[in-house]
Amino acid sequence: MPELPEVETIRRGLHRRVIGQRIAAITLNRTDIVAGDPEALVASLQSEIICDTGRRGKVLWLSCDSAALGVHLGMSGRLQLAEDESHPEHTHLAITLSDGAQILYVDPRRFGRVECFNPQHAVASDLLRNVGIDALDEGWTAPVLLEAATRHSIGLKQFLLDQSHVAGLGNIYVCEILHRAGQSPHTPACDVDREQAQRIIDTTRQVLTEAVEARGTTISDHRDALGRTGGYQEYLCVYGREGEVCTVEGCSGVIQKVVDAGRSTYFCPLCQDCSTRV
DNA sequence: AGACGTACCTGACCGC
DNA sequence: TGCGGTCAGGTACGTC
Repeated sequence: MPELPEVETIRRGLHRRVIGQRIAAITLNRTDIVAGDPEALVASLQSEIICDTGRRGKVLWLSCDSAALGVHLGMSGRLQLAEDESHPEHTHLAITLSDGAQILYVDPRRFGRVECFNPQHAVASDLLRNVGIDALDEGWTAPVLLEAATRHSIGLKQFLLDQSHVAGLGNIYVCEILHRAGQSPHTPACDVDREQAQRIIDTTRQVLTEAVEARGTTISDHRDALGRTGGYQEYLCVYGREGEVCTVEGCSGVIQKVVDAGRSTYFCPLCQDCSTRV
């Protein structure tokens, strides 16, 4: 589920509420969602004061002085604030704060992971080790994209989904970005030129910024830290719109859905077909 | 090294 | 109503 805008929305919601709070108790209901040593996670975070929150790509973390709690939400994970003792089904981790509120990690499909890491060596953590530059980082430039793309013959969509190249994009936003950029998802990454690379980067920033402002996309179960749904699903132009007419001004194409590497790809065969572009 | 297929889980939804 | 099949927003791992 959660891609960069959803994770950023959750981070912002938590930030206001948890900074300065001491971790009073940690309840770990399942140990198989922990990357690393579950007992060490509990021991390291106990009594620490949360001093900051952070995010790179789809990984978010709560920083304390000597330890940080990293979270990857997988497909179905969410972090939510609870003011009482009632926990939803599939609550795997509950962090009680000094004011009595709780941060719950809930994840039915259990594709997500939590990890305790040393804030000084965050890049060496399991969750962040293979995560590249954040898609909203100013340092992600056309030369950076081209340098990585030149070694890959896979399609542009698959390339952008690889978190080691650029972090934060998932299936929904990659489809939307390539549609708005007028790029075919199947163009070999190594064939992208400088101008196309720049357009992809500019469009990525636009789409992600708009999606963050809308508090993310709720297809079925994304919620922010306060349990609110996102609003960006109203603005999706291709994702989930198979058979509809393309929304691009003057384009009469019909949105198609194909499966690439096991993932649904939605695109307009007219305005995203490189062969028809000059 | 890069590309590809598969596995990991549960819940929602569809057709019979 | 109930059952089986299919699909889902992500990533890691093994194999070629």
